[in-house]
Amino acid sequence: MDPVVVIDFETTGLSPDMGDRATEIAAVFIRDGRIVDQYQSLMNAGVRIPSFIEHLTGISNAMVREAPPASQVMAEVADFVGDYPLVAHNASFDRKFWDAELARIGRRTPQAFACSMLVSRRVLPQAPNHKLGTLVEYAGLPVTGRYHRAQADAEMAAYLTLYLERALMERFGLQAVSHDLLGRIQRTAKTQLENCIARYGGAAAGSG
DNA sequence: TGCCAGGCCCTCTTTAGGGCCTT
Repeated sequence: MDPVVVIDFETTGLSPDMGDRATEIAAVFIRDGRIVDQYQSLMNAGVRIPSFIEHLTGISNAMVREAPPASQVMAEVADFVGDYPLVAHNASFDRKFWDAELARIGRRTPQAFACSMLVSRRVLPQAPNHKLGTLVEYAGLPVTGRYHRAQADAEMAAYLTLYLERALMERFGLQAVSHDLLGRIQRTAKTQLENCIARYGGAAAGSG
């Protein structure tokens, strides 16, 4: 696969439009089928974390109070990501916070997002469900830490992305799976996966 | 511990409703 960065946010809730903010981010750089670099940091956005979220993630208000400001962390992670395309599990969620937090510091990143959840629905329709933890267990991938912490979730989403890449290569005889092909797969109706690969898989092979 | 959002997807659909997934 062409180099991509897998990101994962922990936040105070589900929607930046409702005032929710990021509390932690991790970014995992994958190249040539393996993780080659990582960035992770808690961040202080100056908002209170609901107790439910504290229990869910293990990220407390005390931890975030001592973290660097969100503006600093987002600038650092944006520099880390650069122009590389992004992957996230349920990317619509992470994209909302990525765009909202970067907008707060006057930055934007135009690169494409691919979604490991939507791709897994196409490639692994037989999985019990398509939650990250379920897919990690289903595929026999390493549990790299506590679920709902950014570093662990980003690493596991990265391993899942590599697993999906290998599954597509073996199933369809592809030489490579580009980020663009992942995007096409996630937008393809589930009955049209073969047609999508036939149309775009060849162009992807050897391009990444 | 979730009542909050929103994009995507499926079907008992398309003039709609509801489940999945993320925190």
